Amino acid sequence: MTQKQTARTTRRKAGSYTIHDVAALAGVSSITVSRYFNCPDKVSAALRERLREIIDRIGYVPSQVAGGLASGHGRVVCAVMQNIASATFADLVKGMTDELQASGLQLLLANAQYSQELEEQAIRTFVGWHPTALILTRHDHTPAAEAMLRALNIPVIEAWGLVPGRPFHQVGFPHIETGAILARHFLEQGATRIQFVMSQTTEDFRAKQRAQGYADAMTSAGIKANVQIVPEDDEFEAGAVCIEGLSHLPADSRPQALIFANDNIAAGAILHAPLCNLILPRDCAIAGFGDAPISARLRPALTTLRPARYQIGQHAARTVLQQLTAAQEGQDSIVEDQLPCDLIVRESSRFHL
Amino acid sequence: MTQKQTARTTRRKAGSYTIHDVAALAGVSSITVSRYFNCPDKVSAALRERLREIIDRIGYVPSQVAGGLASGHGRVVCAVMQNIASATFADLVKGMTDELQASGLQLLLANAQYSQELEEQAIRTFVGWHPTALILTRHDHTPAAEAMLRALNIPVIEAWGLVPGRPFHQVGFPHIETGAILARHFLEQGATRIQFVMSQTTEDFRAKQRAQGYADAMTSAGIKANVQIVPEDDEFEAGAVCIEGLSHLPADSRPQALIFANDNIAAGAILHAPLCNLILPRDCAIAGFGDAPISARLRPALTTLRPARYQIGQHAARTVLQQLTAAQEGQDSIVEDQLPCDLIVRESSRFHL
DNA sequence: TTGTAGGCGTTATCAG
DNA sequence: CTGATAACGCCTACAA
Repeated sequence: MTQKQTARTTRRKAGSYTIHDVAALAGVSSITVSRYFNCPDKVSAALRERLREIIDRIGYVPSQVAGGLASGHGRVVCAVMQNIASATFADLVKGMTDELQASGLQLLLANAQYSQELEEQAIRTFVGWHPTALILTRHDHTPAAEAMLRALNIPVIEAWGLVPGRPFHQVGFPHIETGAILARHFLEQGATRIQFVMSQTTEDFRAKQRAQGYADAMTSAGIKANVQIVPEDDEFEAGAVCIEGLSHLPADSRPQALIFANDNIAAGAILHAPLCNLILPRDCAIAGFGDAPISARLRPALTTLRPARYQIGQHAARTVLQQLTAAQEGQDSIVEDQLPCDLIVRESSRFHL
Repeated sequence: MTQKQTARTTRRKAGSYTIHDVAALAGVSSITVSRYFNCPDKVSAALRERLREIIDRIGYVPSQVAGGLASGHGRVVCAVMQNIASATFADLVKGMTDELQASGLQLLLANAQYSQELEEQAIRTFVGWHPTALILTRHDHTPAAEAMLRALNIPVIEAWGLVPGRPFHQVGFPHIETGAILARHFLEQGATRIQFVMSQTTEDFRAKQRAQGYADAMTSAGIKANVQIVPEDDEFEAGAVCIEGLSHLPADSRPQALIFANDNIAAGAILHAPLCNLILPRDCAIAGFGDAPISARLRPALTTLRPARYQIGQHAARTVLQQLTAAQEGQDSIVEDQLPCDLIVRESSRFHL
């Protein structure tokens, strides 16, 4: 023991090496070992080699916890997702971790299930971790959350949506616009009876934004918007119920085109259509949102919007890294980065007059 | 400032309160504030109320970093996933976070993409966080990883798979058995020409285990196993290609049943079958694995196995918590918790002689 | 290039 | 029930 031994038992955990152990083994001071990790070029090559050997041999790993405390900035990036289990957020998370991996930052995740209150709670928890940056996936926070964000004084990124005029960096695309894109896709083909369909349990508030965008586009075209909410829990079932109901209507009052809140509901409709003697898109044209893997395989193949999920996650993380270096240089510009959400036109939306 | 001020500038971060600030405001010592958080029942009710008011007012949040350092155990549970972006692992993660949330433990995630080397690297990174527990999703680690796990001396849970005789806790189900279940499902219906189909790019080593289970069951029945590997990147496409090739074979040499490595490949086959004039399951019975949301909606609806994804994540996290209390009481029993992976029989596997 | 002193914010230990 | 003191393992600031 190199340390001054007090009368009481030391709290040192057995079996775990510290920077001091490495230093002692190498016959140098501990700060030199610290430099070996943080700025290797300030350590002589010979010593570097010796340290490397020792560290490898005993399997020393620096404590992120101690380092974070001492330096004042833990090497963590915290992200609050809205639905961890969904494919959308899974892709986002993968983009983030892939990008963060190289920089030695760890991603801390929380799940808010589309709830503002849960988001606030998650942010509060994260504050205790002194994160390097925060990634959120909505832009409407509780006042308390908003206050915390300002007080934190770290880069905050709002990913997925894109709303102008926010005080934080935005990476994503405008969801309200996506509803309009689909509406116009059908309007331009000459359709007039275009309906927007969502399931009752769609927690995703983004679906409502798309409905709004759809409604705006319809109104602009001088046509009354028509949003249907199907009272079903299961999304596929909701699509099936919707198409079933539609099959009972006379052809001339039936919607010519349906815009579904997402691809799952649309898939439910497409898969169920043959069972109620509807031929799609002849009897009704269809579009979805999200470009699920199955969408291109359905018959008819589903027209949909393809958000750059992975890229948004990746870009959000990259923005975090950029902000960190920019902050050192005193820069602080708010950026809105729009990433693509492309219209993928397939057979299902080939509208027939 | 209550602290002895040295000549040099203090490193204290502006804008962030510490436990000492709270203590000063309340006119008590900081350890009392610490106790307010960690063992409230050791603080008088009156004081508790006063502290609560102050903490709420200034918005103090204890530093997890400092606490972790002082107590020797950070309040983090680390988990290494094999494919963060997949629905399977997304569900596992959700189960874990939901369960961990109440206990104040944070989940730290890493992605290993089915690679042993990446897993080792992730574990190494996690060691620096002094995790409370580690959750892994495979049981075959590199020797170096295995050594770290032993040295760590914390609860290690291996989730998803279930292999007897491991030195760590297991939560999941035996994957090799699932292949056998499907094989027997067809054997019992009198089929003899049963093929197992996987796509070339199936990184998931678990698919190979299922193939093995299938092969064993076939051999036991005195029938030669037949594993086909379709050289396609896209899983849906692989299924389509498989069924297409099959449609060119004469009916009496064609497999009577196909077991697909997962539901995606099976869905590709089912969706493509009508395009090559095959009627399923008449011309070929089909089964998958994973019970994707779409599987029940396909026509014919897909027979598959339903692993308790969310529950496995939840149970793994719960086991962590149990281990933590058990460790205090000196217990240390290795448990193998089998969670269900049920055979869901639907139309697609109704075998016709 | 290397070292010394001290503090980061919290908790364990021992004492009242 | 409350408090004083000394760590926890590392890093910043300053010095050589």
